[in-house]
Amino acid sequence: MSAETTAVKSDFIRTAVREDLASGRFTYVRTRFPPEPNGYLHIGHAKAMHIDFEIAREFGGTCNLRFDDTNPLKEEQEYVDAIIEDVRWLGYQWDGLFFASDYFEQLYEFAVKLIKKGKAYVCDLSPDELREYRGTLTTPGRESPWRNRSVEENLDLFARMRAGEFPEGSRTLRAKIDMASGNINLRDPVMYRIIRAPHHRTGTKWCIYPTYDFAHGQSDSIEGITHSLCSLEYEDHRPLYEWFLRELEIFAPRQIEFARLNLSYTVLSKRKLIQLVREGYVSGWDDPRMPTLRGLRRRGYTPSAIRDFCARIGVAKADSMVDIAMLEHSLRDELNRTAPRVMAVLRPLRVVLENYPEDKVEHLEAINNPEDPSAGTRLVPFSRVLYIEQDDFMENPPPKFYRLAPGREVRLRYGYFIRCVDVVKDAQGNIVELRCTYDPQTRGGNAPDGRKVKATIHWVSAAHAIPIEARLYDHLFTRPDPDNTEEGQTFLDYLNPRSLEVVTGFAEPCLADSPVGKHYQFERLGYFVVDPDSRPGHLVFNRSVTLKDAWARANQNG
RNA sequence: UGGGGCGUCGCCAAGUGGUAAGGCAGCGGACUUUGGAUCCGCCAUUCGUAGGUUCGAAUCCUGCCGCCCCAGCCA
Repeated sequence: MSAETTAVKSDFIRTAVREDLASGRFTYVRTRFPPEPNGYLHIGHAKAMHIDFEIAREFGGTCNLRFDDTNPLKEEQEYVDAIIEDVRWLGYQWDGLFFASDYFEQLYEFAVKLIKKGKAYVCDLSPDELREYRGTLTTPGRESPWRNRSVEENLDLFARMRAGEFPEGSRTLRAKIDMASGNINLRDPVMYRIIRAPHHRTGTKWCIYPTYDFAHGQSDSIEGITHSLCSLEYEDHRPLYEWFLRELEIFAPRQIEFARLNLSYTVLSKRKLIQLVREGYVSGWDDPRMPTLRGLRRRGYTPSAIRDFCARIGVAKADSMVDIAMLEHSLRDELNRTAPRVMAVLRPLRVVLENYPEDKVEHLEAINNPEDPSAGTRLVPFSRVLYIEQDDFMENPPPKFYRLAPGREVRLRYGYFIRCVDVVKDAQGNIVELRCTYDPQTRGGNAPDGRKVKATIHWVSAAHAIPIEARLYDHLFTRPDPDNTEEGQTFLDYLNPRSLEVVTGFAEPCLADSPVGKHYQFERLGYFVVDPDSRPGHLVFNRSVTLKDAWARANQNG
């Protein structure tokens, strides 16, 4: 059972929502997922969406998808389209699809209202002056010399700002609050700035744009959002969020902040993700090593596995770093139940069965998924020359190595017991072939005399196998916390040089017509998914996640 | 030396005055034609720390320590 359906949800947000409903502060629940269309969604957004959409659903409410598109310098339609696609892919159904830019006219009216109340003014300070006047963390700011303009003058100036009479950056509209506040967000924050750039939705209609602070809460209010759930860095903005709503005398949603996701062995900051793409450290936003939704999808992560992960990690206010092993667990948990098993050899070692007839071919029955009887069985061709995994043979095996070795007998899965009788090497001493014998009595994998073998290994018939390319991925970074850099280093110094290894192997013929996106378990190796780079006759598989491997673990720990 | 937050097992995370859930990871063992899966068991006398209140404190109070966020006309 997945955490998604069984977890008892009693986090601080749900507790607050419950209280708000009980107290009558709200009579319904409405949330919103508010991405800025300036980049691709990643696993951190999945956490946010899980919180926004699931809480709404649990309380019989709805969740809107609203783009926070108040900065035309950074936002693009391309991202809007990609985000919509990714939200859908993750499996979330929004109620309304909105844009902050839908509210520009209304927001302008709100600003006018504040000016009329004497709560906002047009300021002529330059960006540098504004910073200087703001003061510092420990010293109060100074009031702008333009702070006490008359309402009439402010109204006139603001209208002319909108009309495009002033150059970019020359003036701002500011809220008149408190330049001495310990909370810097309250030191007369900018509400509107002049930006002479076309907006992806409103075109050139506007040359003044509201800031996040002046747009977000009012957008929430307009949509009747009850709970505006966001990340911790907005905690300092809550007093401002509430100030605007109060001064505007409009419906006031409740903002609640939670800790954003940090995942070990990866980075989630937009800036760093962009750098990885732009500077070519990965192949693109959908590189299977990227924590983007598109990267995860291509890697073989399913929407339900990602949602299960989000349910498992919970939500709280403490900064934390979730072990990526949890994400991997959610994937394995699902794929173990659903992925058909198949045999593929990634690092082939040729095996010749000396006593197996030259031209004989048998078709052996194999179970498609032991976790799901309804998946049925298939026939796998077997013949004299096979490939097995190089790792499954050792000439001088250590005590705990159960697999094939000179003179030793193992079982070929769904096949026969075979015994290694000779090792063939090339001039350099590399093992190039194994000569083995098989026991005809053990067809299917059981010995009539009841003798046991210590290991079962996978194989493919050389004459029937199809070649495949397999891309073996590992963590993108070598350190659990690549953001935490040492003196003189950057996160790039911790990139894992072995995060991708490409090998060419062989798989049983039933894989031949696998569609892109099809998941398999390559027995004893891991879960793999068909990559879009696949072409007829050239299948490419991405390793989504390995199987847990007690042997590898024991070896690692010495 | 300003303001806002946070500190419960290696990693997440419940708990909101009545005597420390659960998950991940790990470690044993059973079973096994995947060294997978599954099953069983182990894994915080203790909740950053020092005091205080109380019959009783992770939960209340006080002090201290540590970590995170804020000085964009970004979101």
